[in-house]
Amino acid sequence: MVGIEEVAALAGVSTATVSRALRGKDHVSAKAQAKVEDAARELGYVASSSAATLATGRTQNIGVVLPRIDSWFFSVILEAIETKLIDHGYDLTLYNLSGGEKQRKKIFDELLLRKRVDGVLTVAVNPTEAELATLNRMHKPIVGIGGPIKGARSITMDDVAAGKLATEHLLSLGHTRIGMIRGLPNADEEFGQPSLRYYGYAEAMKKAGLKINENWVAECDFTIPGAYVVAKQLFTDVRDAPSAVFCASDEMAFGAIMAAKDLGLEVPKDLSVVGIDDHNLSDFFGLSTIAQKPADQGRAAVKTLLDILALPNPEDHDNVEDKKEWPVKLVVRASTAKFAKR
Amino acid sequence: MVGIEEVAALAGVSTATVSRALRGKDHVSAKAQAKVEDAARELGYVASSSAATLATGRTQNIGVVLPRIDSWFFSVILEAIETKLIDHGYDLTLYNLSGGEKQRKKIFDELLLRKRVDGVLTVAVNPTEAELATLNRMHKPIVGIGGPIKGARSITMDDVAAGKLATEHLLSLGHTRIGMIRGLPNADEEFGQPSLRYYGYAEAMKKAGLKINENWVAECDFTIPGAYVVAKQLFTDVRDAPSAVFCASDEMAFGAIMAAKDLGLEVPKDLSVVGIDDHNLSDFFGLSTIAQKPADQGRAAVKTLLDILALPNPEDHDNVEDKKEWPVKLVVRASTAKFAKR
DNA sequence: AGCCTTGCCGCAAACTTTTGCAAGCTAAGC
DNA sequence: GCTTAGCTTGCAAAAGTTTGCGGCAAGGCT
Repeated sequence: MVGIEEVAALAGVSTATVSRALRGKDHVSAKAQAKVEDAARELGYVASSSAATLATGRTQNIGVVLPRIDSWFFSVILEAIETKLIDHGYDLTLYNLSGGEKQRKKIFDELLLRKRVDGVLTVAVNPTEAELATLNRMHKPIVGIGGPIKGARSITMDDVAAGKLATEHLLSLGHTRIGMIRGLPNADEEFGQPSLRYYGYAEAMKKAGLKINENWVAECDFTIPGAYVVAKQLFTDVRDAPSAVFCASDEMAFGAIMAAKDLGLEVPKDLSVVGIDDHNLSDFFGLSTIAQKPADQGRAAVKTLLDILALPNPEDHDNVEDKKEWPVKLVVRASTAKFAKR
Repeated sequence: MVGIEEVAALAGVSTATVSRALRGKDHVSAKAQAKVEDAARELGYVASSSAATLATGRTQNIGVVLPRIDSWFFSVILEAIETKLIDHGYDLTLYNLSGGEKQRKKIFDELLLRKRVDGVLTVAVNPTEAELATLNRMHKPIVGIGGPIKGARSITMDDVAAGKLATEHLLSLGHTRIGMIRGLPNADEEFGQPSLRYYGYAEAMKKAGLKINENWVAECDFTIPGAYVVAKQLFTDVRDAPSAVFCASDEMAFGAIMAAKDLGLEVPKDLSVVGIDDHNLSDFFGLSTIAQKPADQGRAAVKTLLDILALPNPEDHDNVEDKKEWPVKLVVRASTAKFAKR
């Protein structure tokens, strides 16, 4: 393995100069600079990151913790984070919690503490008290997305506002018989409170002076098949079916649309459907939805974290400005239409 | 930051003993072992991985290179790899090529060379000559999944066999008017040769003495919307439409099924559809398909890589046994049925 | 009682880079 | 020509762990 000494020897300078030249931080004469660069290129030298870490205390590496990656939201966010990090010369080490309790424990108790990361990004994870304690024991900056982390700054979509906005869209189209397909309320998932979007729905309904018909509210997991099943149930009794349904996620909405089709209902003529996410298939399904732009969220979180890391002394960290509340935006497509009596 | 010296002082032993005790490798008396463990726990000590790396030359970290994560196949494989690696105390650093040429170059030219990984796993990446050269310059073991890497061992599904098996399933049901929705042949993607599955189809057709009707072969990207569009085209002319279609991926098959439904065709009565993947939604769609079990592939690749890493001297590496050809298996669900004249 | 073996432990070197400090050099100003 | 300022450079310490080697103690054997 070629080390810095070989480069120094070939370039005819000291290792100190090589280090300085290659990182472009300090003043090095143009001549020395060129000699070093040539030598490094010739030998194919790249500094060992572990030695550099030992000397500087910086790893140039960020840990990303998320509950799952096998799902649209997480994979999109992860991709955006990775790209932005690489842009800034950082590596990303992945800590995925989907492997069960044992894996989760190992990640928090061992892996994160190995002093291998400069900072941590958490996506929709709800740490326990003990986990929070180890996170803080790292003395590294933490930025959360989607699940508020106590003691760390975080970026979160306003789920209540999103639910309200979606419902108001349906109301504005003249619908009054509005149902909802929501997440399982007791599954107090990683995912934050799955009830928030329901609260938004309830709020909008109340504000419009409408009562919620409990028969029109169904619960299921955040998947297409899950929503398909409950949606079929919801729409079956034609005499007493909602004319519009708000789904807590786009994938649920896809399930609902497919269920409606299979029952012979036309969307949006017989049924309006709105979701939350702006999934990459939403365009295909013509789904009206509330966009939450996870890629932008990921990039914003990275920016915040990197800004913090650029500040040497911790007192300044609080001065880094960040976007706490993520804006929500209605995207209207073809799955919602004015209410028409049938 | 608490270091090994504090632990040694508290336990009343030398740092050497602390190191040995904590890693359980060498003989340490039970008493010393206990004292060290207590001290370490009390101080919350975890060894700095960069210092350990510097001393041992091992990083306990694996690099994973893949073209994208925002897609079923890759996210499933990545999750499986991560879980298995964590199980063995390894970290995973992610190198995702989806960020464009610049990002790709940076990954190969800089990031991978920083001596930060003990080995590399590539998933469906087709490195250029230059990239191959840098990969080899690392002098680290490489295991490939899905895209054969020159000079490294790899695990690949037999795409030709899969295409053949799928087609033969349709043939065995009495279909003769069999079409195919395949990937774009000129997109010589990361993804390996998208034509292999077509070759399997062609082979099976030929063996059955059937001619391929070029009107029944359509090309599109590997997505639901892409397949939906071409499928509609395919099925539109009822007088001359295939009675069965083989899709190069499950997502394409979903698109085809939805297109058929929208045209008023019933699957499988009017049209049989078979895919490749065994996507997690295939059950929901009732799709007959060829399972390729990416999670198992990922785990197998990790096992091979870890086996190699367990062998100190490189000459033995060739003795590590691995599974080169991945078995393919037909999963029959409700989207295929015996051919019936209409 | 002395010697040898065995098991445990500590010393100190090694891994590779960064960086504070001081010294050397050049050029400018008087 | 000499001083001084300013840039460039090298020396050597420092970062935190692992590990080969040698020492030491205890116990068994003759």
